[in-house]
Amino acid sequence: MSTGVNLKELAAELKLSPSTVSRALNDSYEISEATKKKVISMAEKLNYQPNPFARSLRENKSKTIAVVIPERMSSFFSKVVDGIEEITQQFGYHLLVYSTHEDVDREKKIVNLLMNGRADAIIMSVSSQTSDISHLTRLHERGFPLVFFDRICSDIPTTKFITNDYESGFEGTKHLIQQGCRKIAFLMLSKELSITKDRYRGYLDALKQAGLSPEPQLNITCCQDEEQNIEAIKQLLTGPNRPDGILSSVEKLALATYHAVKRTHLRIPEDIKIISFFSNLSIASLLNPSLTTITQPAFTIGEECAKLLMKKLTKPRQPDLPNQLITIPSKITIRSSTIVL
Amino acid sequence: MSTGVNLKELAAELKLSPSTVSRALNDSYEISEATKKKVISMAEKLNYQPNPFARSLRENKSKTIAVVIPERMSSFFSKVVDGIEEITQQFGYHLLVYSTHEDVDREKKIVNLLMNGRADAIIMSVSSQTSDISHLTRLHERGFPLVFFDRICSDIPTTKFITNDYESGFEGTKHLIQQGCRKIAFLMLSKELSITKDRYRGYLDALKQAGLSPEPQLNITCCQDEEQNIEAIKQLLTGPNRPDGILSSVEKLALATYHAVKRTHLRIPEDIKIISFFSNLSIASLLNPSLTTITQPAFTIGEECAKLLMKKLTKPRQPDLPNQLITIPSKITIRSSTIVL
DNA sequence: ATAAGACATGCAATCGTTTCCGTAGTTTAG
DNA sequence: CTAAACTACGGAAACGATTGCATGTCTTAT
Repeated sequence: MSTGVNLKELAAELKLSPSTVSRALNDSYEISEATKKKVISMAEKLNYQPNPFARSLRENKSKTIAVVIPERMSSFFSKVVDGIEEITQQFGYHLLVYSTHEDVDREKKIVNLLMNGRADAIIMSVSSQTSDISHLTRLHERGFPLVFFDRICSDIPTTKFITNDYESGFEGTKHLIQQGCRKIAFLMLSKELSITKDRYRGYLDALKQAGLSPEPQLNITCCQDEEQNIEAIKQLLTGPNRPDGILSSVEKLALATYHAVKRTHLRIPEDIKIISFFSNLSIASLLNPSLTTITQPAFTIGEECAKLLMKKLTKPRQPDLPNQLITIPSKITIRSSTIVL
Repeated sequence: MSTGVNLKELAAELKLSPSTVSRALNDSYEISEATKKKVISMAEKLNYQPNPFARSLRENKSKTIAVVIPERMSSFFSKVVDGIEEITQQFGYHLLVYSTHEDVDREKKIVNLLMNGRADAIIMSVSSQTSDISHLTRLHERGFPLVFFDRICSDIPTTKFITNDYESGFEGTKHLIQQGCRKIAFLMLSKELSITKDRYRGYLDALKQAGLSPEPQLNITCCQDEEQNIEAIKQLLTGPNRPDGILSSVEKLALATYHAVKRTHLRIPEDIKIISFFSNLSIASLLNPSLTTITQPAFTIGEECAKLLMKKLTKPRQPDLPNQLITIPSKITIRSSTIVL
């Protein structure tokens, strides 16, 4: 297959020993400048590419990071991965990307496969079904570098990158209240998710501050089937206890809401106002009416995850990843879905 | 780091030689059922995980496929990768995913890095700036398994998976003509792209069939900057030679068109009709008005690429990938952007 | 003139598998 | 009863890189 020259052949060509050539290519002080030059030029000429597996085996590192996300069709996760790649690529690291499809069993399989050292670290956001986290604690206890972002596991003492979920939930709700909403629904993927909990706390506190009481019927837990979600939201909108505002905690549920509204006679924002965590600004402004968004700094989150790991992995004796929660704020952009002109 | 037991330790524990243990785990006929059972249960007990690099080094295969796409924030490419993963995962293969960000220099770097055997094969869609394909021919000439999809290199004799670009371009244009369009613009990313050429041919032939003559000013080549694209399209829409129909050859340009239209007084579909290659059905039907789409079978394309490769890579003596163009048809879904009620 | 140090290079072990080859012990054929 | 053929396993080489140690040559100081 990839039958380029190897170190031994290169050395033979140069009439040097493999060790000398290796050292020359790795710029060792033990090798004279003259031989280094010769070696390097010959390596270029023969297009020598070191075998990554031989190297990985010897050095016990793969120069590979695994990224585990719940889904690919999401502008948030796409941007995070872009951010990660932007940094890791500069360090010559490669990215194994896995999607769990929000399925905890797939997540477990993936994580277990990763324990054999194929990757030097994992950056992940857990699936919405993940409640048993034994697969993750095991990984972490073995000293495997693990970084969470967005949907984190608080119980695992490592570094996590999130946005200001609580504040954003609070401010988003407050904004709806300021626009006159009194009955605000909260849309979520799963009650277990860290982002759900934090955003929901913000939502509750904003209600409380405004003297509004939360109503359990206004909380909708959605599933993986878009059609089902749309129908559930439609039921809510056409039911006896119709909300006048909606805070959607994830992108896809905002889209489901727009679909649901289309199936009713309701108007946005006159009858129902909508705000959502949302990362695709282009789409947000194209929706009809344009969607008021809480924009997460997806790309930056990815970059920060990667920067931290690169620091740990490329420098010699680095400490374990600290048990730390790093918050990068979101930005609320008010558009037409919450403003009656 | 990932300090599990290795084969030698496992063998010592069992008082067997490493070779026997290896054979037992690989279900060799040379090993008695009794020892196989013992070995397997001990391996389970000690949670033995073979070192992937040692194995890769020895077997000269990595059980890894590289996927190279122009961008991650695209429902088409996301779905293709999902399709690929669906298949490869069943065979225990891993996915290295790279984005070129439509940059041919990044593409070259990635491809060159991949030549060292880190992956057993590459599945790719070339960047819009790729005209010099020497990096790809070199790869292919070395016998590296290479599969193209969507944006292909016709000059490289390997298997390529596309949709029926010509027919879809033809039918899409024909649909616009049937709806009364006489001046139809064609939006593309780059003239060099295979998809542009084929879809454009379909467009031209449909015009010809209807007795319409193509106008060069109605072809817009877009760039990577969304704002610039929007302005260019707006110029077209507000200029003296305004089209009454638009065929967009890629998803992102349909969105840019909607943005552009929003900046004018024009109405869709009354003043301007729009049809686009588009993979995000949920978004297409939410746009205002909903977008008539040519939906590419993204997931299936990914699956087919992966199936072909799995067949080649997992069976013993497989021939080279045939020089073959496999077409999986798109489906046109008519929505409001082309229909005046 | 000789010992000591610096410099440049080679030998061989190592990483963890797989697999070729060899060899005891047992069964089968002639 | 002996030769041939199996069966079940062990020893050791190989994959391709890195690196500790050894070695040889050349300066330089005493």
